[in-house]
Amino acid sequence: MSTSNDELMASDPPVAPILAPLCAVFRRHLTAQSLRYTPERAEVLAAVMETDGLFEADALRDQLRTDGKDVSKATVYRTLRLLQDAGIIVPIMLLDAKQTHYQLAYGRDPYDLMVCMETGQINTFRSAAVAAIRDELVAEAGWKAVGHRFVIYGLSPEAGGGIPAPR
Amino acid sequence: MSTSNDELMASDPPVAPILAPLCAVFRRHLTAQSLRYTPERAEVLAAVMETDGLFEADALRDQLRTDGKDVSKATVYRTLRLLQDAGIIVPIMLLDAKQTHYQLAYGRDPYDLMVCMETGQINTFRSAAVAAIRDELVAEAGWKAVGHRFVIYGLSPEAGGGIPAPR
DNA sequence: GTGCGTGCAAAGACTTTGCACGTAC
DNA sequence: GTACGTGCAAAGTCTTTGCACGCAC
Repeated sequence: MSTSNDELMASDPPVAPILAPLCAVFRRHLTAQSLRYTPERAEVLAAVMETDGLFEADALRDQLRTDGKDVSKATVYRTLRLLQDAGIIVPIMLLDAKQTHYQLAYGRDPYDLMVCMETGQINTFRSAAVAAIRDELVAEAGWKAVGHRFVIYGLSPEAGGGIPAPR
Repeated sequence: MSTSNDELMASDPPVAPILAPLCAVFRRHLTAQSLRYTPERAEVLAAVMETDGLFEADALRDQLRTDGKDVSKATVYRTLRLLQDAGIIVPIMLLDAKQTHYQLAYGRDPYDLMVCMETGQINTFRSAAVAAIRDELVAEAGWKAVGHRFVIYGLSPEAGGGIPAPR
């Protein structure tokens, strides 16, 4: 359902290279609180890593099942909570979505999104300009920034967007 | 629960001045589809206009009750849907919120938000820079922008944000 | 042996829908 | 008189929680 657009991410390392340490990050987080790195938790994390960085809880569970790993709904949700606590993923609510979407974050800002309102296609990208504006706005208000969510709703070329038809 | 920050909106007309035409907009939208402008719908719209531009369905219903107007849950939700269709409000999902929040939109971009992760305080603002970046990013990708949601998560001065404590 | 983890089922929270009755055109 | 609107209650979704059993340290 969601797709990444390599074009837009060209200047940014793709998700894969940063995944290797995630296991370790997660394990450290768990250990620090006397929690255990169980097979189920490892499988959920692995499934998260197989996504393109944006996913939903039930889709993740389906993927686990497809891979022959059957983890209960409750454990999936509980593990996603732990991954949030560890800063590995962040929840994101998309317009009109009933389900919570999650993004890989791993200690840095999550990707910004461009969602096609017709096809549901999702582009992920990251823009230094967005972060710069965020910091500026927050400073103006006397706040401190922790993070942000930037979702652009629009029409992809396939859905009638594309090169703006002159009118 | 939510508050507007006048400071941040100083250069932008407050919400009030644009409300007068909303009734008309809504009525036109309803008429165009052979729907009726009923007392309940008028009351829901009035309650929406009394908000600071960001609200939840059940809070709206509570406000209606306080005002002596008792509109059923179902009608509130159904009317909010109509208001969305009319382009008067847009739904917005905030991080970790279970309820859908709505914003007054009225044919233009909704306010961007700054949410305090400690106190839940919400500042609304609008930034030309955000819109400019959005349009630029969309153009780059060959898409067409319809709208966006920009939510900054941070800490308000009261919550330990404020002038960044030197460390 | 204590305590954390899992699965299942039930509970919760928000939103939508079915239905009968009422009201506007 | 037909069609739209409302309220109530029930149904639906997604997510969380209670509980008993099992496994890790």
